[in-house]
Amino acid sequence: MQEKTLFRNKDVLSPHFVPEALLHRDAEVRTVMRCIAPAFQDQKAKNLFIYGRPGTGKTACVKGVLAKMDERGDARVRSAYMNCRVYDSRYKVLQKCVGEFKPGFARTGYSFAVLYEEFLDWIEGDSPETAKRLVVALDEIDMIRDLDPLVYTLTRINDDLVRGSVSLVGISNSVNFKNRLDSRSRSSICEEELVFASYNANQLRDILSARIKEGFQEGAVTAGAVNLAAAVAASENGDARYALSLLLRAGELAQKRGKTEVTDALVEESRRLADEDTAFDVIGVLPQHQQYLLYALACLAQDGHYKRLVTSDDGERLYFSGEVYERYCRVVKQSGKQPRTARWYREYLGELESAGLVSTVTSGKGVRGHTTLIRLGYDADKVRKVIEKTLLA
DNA sequence: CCTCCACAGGAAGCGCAGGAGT
DNA sequence: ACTCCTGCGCTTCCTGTGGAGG
Repeated sequence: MQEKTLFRNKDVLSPHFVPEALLHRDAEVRTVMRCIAPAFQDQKAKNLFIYGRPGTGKTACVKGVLAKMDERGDARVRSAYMNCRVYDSRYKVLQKCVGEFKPGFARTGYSFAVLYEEFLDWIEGDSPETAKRLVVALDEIDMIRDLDPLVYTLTRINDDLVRGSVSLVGISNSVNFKNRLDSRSRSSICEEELVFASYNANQLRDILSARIKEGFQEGAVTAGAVNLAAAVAASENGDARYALSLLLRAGELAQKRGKTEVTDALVEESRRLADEDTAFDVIGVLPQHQQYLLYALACLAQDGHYKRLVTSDDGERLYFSGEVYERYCRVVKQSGKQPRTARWYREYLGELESAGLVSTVTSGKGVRGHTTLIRLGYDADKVRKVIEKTLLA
């Protein structure tokens, strides 16, 4: 069988890929370079703090600049990049730095003081010609548990050094993260600040087009698909990673179905699938009784054992709050537990709605009394299966 | 028009867990 | 180690609401 692929190079579409040229980030790249430039004049690079929403190119920008910096092959100017989800404490960060340049120290077990001394030694080198200008990039810096001590250590180290220097580039998703720092660490880490604004739809389209050129076969993605992915991502915080993941997913769908083109319909479908994925992740961590409630609703929707029913304008079935509660009680009792009261059931329902798993409307004309009509947000069968998996585990 | 229905959602209080104070 | 306090999840009780039905 002839394996016909829509993709030219899937890696280009991966969220971890760092492109050669970063579109619409020229100014940001220049700022980062300006902060690092002093290192090449044998001076301390500036500390820099970067923030912006996810998928705005912070990591790619810093990684790109660091790579260019390494390309120049100046043995005295060095960089270390790490993600603080992994290296989440002062000790781990220091150990990673030392281990990077002194492979013998890659193992754990050394005391902090020993590591610190090693670090100092390595940076100072034996002579002014071998002293290093190190730039440490800490991605997702807000994940570090003991940040104040870390910032203190890494800035203070410059006082202990006879020659060479250590500079910091901190990257964070949250703007108000720096308010959690004490004022001294804040002023040292925020020597320079840089904000990455979210991409708009046009910028996203440019970025997507560039990646598509490398990632997909020519003509494999329609213009409509690109526009839709860009528009959807722009309305959801301007996240380029999300836009890319939509296209990648749509491409995989097209491939699986033997289609020759990625169309906007497929992008729309993968948006729904992505939506569903996150929704089902949410279901898994819901409190038990909210899961029971959702399960009862899904059962009701599936077996149709309801007495009353209303259909919404767009043809969706709406179930009566009272009946859903009855069903919920039955479900809970069947698994040998005590159902919550109706009052609490209403609270649960409210939480499910704010989680986007169900939607509700208050009954208007045509219904006796005053009640809530509930609609299940996702496919009943899938919802049931997900809950069966988590509830019975 | 009044009454009933089928709830909505506020208020008060209860039992418990976990943290602070001593 | 002890008590005290507080927050949380929950129940009980109650008043409010908007349309249907007589």
